[in-house]
Amino acid sequence: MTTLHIVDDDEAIRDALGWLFQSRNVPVIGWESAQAFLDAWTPETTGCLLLDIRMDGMSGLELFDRLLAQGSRMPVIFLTGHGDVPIAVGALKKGARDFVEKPFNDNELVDRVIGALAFDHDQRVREAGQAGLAARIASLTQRERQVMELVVAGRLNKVIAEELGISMRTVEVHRSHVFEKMRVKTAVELTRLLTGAG
Amino acid sequence: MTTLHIVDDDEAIRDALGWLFQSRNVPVIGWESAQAFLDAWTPETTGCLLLDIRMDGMSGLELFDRLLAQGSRMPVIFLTGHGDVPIAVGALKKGARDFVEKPFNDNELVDRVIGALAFDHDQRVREAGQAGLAARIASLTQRERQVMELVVAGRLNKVIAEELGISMRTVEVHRSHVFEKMRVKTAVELTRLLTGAG
DNA sequence: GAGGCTATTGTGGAAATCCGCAGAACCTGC
DNA sequence: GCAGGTTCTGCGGATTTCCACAATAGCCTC
Repeated sequence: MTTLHIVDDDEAIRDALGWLFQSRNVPVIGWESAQAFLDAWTPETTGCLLLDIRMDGMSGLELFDRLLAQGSRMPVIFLTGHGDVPIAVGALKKGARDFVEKPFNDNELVDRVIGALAFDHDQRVREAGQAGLAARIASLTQRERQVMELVVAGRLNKVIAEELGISMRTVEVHRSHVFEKMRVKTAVELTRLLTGAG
Repeated sequence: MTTLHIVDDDEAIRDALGWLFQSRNVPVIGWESAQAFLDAWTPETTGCLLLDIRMDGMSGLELFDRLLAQGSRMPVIFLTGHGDVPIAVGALKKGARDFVEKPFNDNELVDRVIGALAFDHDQRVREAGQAGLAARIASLTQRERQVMELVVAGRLNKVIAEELGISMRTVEVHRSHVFEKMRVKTAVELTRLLTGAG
């Protein structure tokens, strides 16, 4: 199960939210500052983020920006006491998942968090597949990659041989190595794999 | 050039926005009510929508909902005088492109509208391609569609013949008809076409 | 220098695809 | 009824792909 990270400099709020979510069987970690979370964050950190906008030191928005800059795609739900439409709009357009004003409805917030956690999980499953794919592509040699691109572009071996200025036989060898390393049996399967089709 | 549709029941605002956009060479049509726009709307209506939230009769949000229900994907920018975060968040999560509070910065609004118009145009170009594709698929016979699906799934003719309980030769005939009607030469090209790859 | 990886090419055969020619059964519309 | 579209099949040959066996050569590492 993935974890909800609550970042709020108000200990009372962290505790209250902690109780709320633990009572719903959602694992929670509280962070007393944006910097504390950012220091602990790694690309492997999973779950979702419940983030107060106004905090001493680094604001929630700034933390969001820094996470994005570091390539994070963890879903972020902002929590704010004083509604400000331009801030909300800006945050959502940057990719925040939600923006909730206090006081909030407990059940609604829990639902949104659970939705965000599920999204993060699905996203990670997808990315794991992509990572496996990337590893397989990385195991190809230069020449094999060239041949693969042309195969996936729909070229016949004969044409590929001409374009690369090598013999058809060599293309065949590379092609079969590509199929083997990419673990597919046909050019169509390879195409589906690389274009991310179902 | 596509058109900006301004829906606002305040004639003074329609006029002011009309002047603003016409001075920047953005074609504008003003609508005095949500209902008036909705009555005139067809799936072929192009451009983007600048939509006041609070209006007599149908509200901007309700118009947005109705357009979505009718399959519109025209970009919508909401304009509102009295900021309300939950409304803004809800609109953006439903797919609104932007949510701007009055008073707004003229240049910024113009930029956002131009961006929305460009987006609509690109979207329509993509959809036009998809429509041509749909027409080609529609010209296939039942059997040809079945064979096509299996070809794109990476099956060999031999396997397809078994699965459909027909001879390999028949599969070959259907397959070549599919290639002809879909205007491709190889199974890989067909796969790319159907999976929407570059 | 031996061993491994990469890239290259050839021979030859099995399997699969591509394609024209020919024919038949079924159904629909004029 | 006949023309036309759809579905089905076979034969034979050209083209392409797949694959095992075999070999040469450059580069890098131990």
